[in-house]
Amino acid sequence: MQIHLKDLIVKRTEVRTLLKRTDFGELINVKGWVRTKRSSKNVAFIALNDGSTINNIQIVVEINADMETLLNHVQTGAALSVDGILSESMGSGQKVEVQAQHIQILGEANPNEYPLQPKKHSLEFLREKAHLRFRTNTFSAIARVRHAMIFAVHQFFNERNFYNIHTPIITGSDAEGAGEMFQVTTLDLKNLPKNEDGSIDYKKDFFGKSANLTVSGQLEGELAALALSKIYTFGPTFRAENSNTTRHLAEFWMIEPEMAFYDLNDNMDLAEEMLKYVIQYALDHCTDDLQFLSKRQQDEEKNKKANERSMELIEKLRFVLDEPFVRLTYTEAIQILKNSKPNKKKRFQYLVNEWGVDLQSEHERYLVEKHFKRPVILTDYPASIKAFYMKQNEDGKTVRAMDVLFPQIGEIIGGSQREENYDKLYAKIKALDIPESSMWWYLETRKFGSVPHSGFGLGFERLILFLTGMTNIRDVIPFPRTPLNLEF
RNA sequence: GCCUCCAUAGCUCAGUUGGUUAGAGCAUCUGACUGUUAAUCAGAGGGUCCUAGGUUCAAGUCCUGGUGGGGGCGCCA
Repeated sequence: MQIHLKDLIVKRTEVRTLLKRTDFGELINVKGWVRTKRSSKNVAFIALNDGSTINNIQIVVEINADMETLLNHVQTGAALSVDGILSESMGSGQKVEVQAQHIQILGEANPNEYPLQPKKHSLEFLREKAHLRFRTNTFSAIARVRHAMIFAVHQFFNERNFYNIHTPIITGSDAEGAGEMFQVTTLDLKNLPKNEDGSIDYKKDFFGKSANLTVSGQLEGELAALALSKIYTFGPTFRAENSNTTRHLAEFWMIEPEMAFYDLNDNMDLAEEMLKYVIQYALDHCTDDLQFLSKRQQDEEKNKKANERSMELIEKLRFVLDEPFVRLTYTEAIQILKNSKPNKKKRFQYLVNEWGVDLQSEHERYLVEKHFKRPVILTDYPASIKAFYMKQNEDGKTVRAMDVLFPQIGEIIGGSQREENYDKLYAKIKALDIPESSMWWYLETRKFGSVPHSGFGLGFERLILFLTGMTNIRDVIPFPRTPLNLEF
């Protein structure tokens, strides 16, 4: 009988798979990074993690002379390949472990230089070590939850016959109306071609006109919806606003469904159904990670007063699933705010005293966290504080807008029924001095076969904030882009 | 963009009205320990007190500028 070398090499099994196995006595191979090592005279324990799950597999090493030298190089953060026997654990912390027979060090991690130690690190510290923070429990848990949510979003829409559309990242339209844009150019900034009047000659630029990164795929999304009925986009979005908050990024991911034949109520139904669907998906598929994140949050808040602490994470997610979102108009919200205690006692920084003012985040938080104590959808805002494309109501004052407000993070969704009437839309564009030349194609959809339609934008990172209990949006995207921050 | 707070050991932080040689926990290293769970116990090493000026007999501590970071507000998703 011939024995080939390849028959002796056992294929790698991921930790999440190993932890579920019960065929003890089998030869296995596992690869991963060392989280901690504990050693006594005759035996050492290595907690190994490969990112496939938040849980580690325990490697048990019987110490002999060879192993002792090798164990000196098994430092926190080192990468190992371990061959051994899958065993039922004698210890109390886990059911499955690996009795090591052979350990290969794939990559060392010098403890004098490796910044991650088996202890708590601050989120601020880890933000400055963004290249290594995936290796922590918190950030690997967030990455897995984030993946699950990407998948759940696509599944939700796919199950409902929505088509995913890739809208452009580079746009020639400078009138998307959602904020400051990043310019895209191949012109030599040290030697710009000029027109006779001194302005920049964009005819010499790559596209022959000025170009920007998209601030929204909505306008293009509408074009697709007015043929395919139900579409959604899920892509990167860029805002050059100088925003310095825990809930703004210069580069973020946005989900934008757009539906023909949907009015504002259909739109709200879809938004609520979608949020509940993905939250349920997280509860069903991310149990271990959510439990870890819940503990992390409670630990973080243990020094807070009891009444300032957040609701337990999983309880909070269930609560959102169980309760219908409150729906009310802007006008009704103003009434509630006018008569609210903090308004009467002048505790609001911005007092609410007249119809037409934009709501501040303190007002939104009061409605969600104090008054209704659950997610709120506000509708029918004054036209003057909303975008040009929103459907105008008969009252001549308000538009069919909706904002979905969540506790702590505020606006998670902004959307509206769109103005499908050509004359009304045209008049609005003229009134706001939006150049018709950049909007002609958008306007044409209202000329030919125009129908009522609606859509919204969901800030993906804000959703992840809510699901993970994290408080800074820079911690729920692997490589955050914010003003003066572009290190990784 | 506006307003605020912070910067002391690898990490998290303490450091009194300005006053002798700047401390603790964890991490690291050495030793002990027959199965540990961020192991435990004993010991050791480790500091440009962010930076540049200034005030003072004397500055980690007070003042000014700079740099880096946190939080709040605005813009929004």
